[in-house]
Amino acid sequence: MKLKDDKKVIQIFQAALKLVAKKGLSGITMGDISREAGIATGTVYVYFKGKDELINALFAACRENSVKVSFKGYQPQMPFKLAFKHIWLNILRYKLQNFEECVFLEQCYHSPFITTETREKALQLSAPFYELMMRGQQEQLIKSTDVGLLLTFIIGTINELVKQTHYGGITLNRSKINTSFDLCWDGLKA
Amino acid sequence: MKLKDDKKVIQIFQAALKLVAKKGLSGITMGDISREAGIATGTVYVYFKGKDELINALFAACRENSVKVSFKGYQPQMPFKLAFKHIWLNILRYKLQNFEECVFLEQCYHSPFITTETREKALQLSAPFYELMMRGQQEQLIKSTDVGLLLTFIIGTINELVKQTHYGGITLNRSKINTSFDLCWDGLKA
DNA sequence: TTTGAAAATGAATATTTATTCACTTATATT
DNA sequence: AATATAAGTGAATAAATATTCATTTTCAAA
Repeated sequence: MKLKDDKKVIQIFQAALKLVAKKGLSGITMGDISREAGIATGTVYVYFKGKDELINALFAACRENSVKVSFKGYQPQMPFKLAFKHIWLNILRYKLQNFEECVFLEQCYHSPFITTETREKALQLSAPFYELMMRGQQEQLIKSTDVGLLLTFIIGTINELVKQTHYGGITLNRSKINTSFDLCWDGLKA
Repeated sequence: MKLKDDKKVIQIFQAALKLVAKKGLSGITMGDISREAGIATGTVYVYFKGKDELINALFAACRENSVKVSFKGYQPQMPFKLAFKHIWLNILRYKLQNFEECVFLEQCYHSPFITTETREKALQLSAPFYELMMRGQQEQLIKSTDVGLLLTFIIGTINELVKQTHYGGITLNRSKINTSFDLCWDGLKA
């Protein structure tokens, strides 16, 4: 008996991500994906019931990955600003290095593929970020406004920075990264 | 002789925007658009050669509109911070009230529909924003860093705020709008 | 009012794309 | 090594979608 090959799923995912970043969610077909992954079209259907299931699974995988990576190396005993910058940089690095995932996630947001269920599961993943910001407020280091507003502010600055970097509007370097962090931090600080 | 009806183009555009915001660029068909616009499928082809041309035309129209609206009521003699807040609010209001246009623009960014030509024309439209920021720097009111970085920061915060507002993550009111502006301004100020 | 040129129509057609399935291949288990 | 079971294949089929076109309707100009 032959067993399903986890590597195949990864191949399929990576092919889909690459194509979505290049052509958008509207521009990819199952044929494209299988070709890019180097397998037969039918094989994709061994791993996923259809296009919908494939897209939903990839969406879930990307969301989980993004959260996991963001908190990598975070130690609660770090001083807040240091911890915050650590995570801020993690997120930035993740988004720069996994731009395809980010594009995919953004495109999915307004697509008929993603089910309400998948969407809700994704939302629950932001809990750790809320906790982090509340810690900063307790230590009176950052403004004591609606945490949702603060997170929106933070994520917004990073997202746009990544987008502009990838489209050549900005050439990022160490100094610009620090400047961008300072823009964000100066906005947040109490 | 019957003449082409400008209102039809607007009907088609609005139908397309509504559908893209609801289902994403990947979820719309020419049939959907014509039905939503209340006209026959063939009629769409009287106004546009095909789907590609329709999407490109809509993209260009949305970009132009967004810039025009952003600078509405801007008087160069206004004190900088006031002028800046005026425009900041214009952009926010525009994006909130024309969410469908924003979604459409975002989705187009990574789609096979938009041609390089359309893309380049869109880029040129950001010139007035650069000038505004340079004025603020000359008056030593905002940080003297790369203007592209500052604009990215500003637009990012607004974009994410709008997105979260529309997806129920945030319920915006006057106070939250001011808080968000302050986050942005405190980040920018020299 | 008549006319004709162009818009509007939507069923028919062409094209693209998702999905299936009869078949082949690979490999765990015996 | 033999067997069985599931993966892998890709051409064939089904389904969805874009586009065309013969026909009808509209309306500006004569």
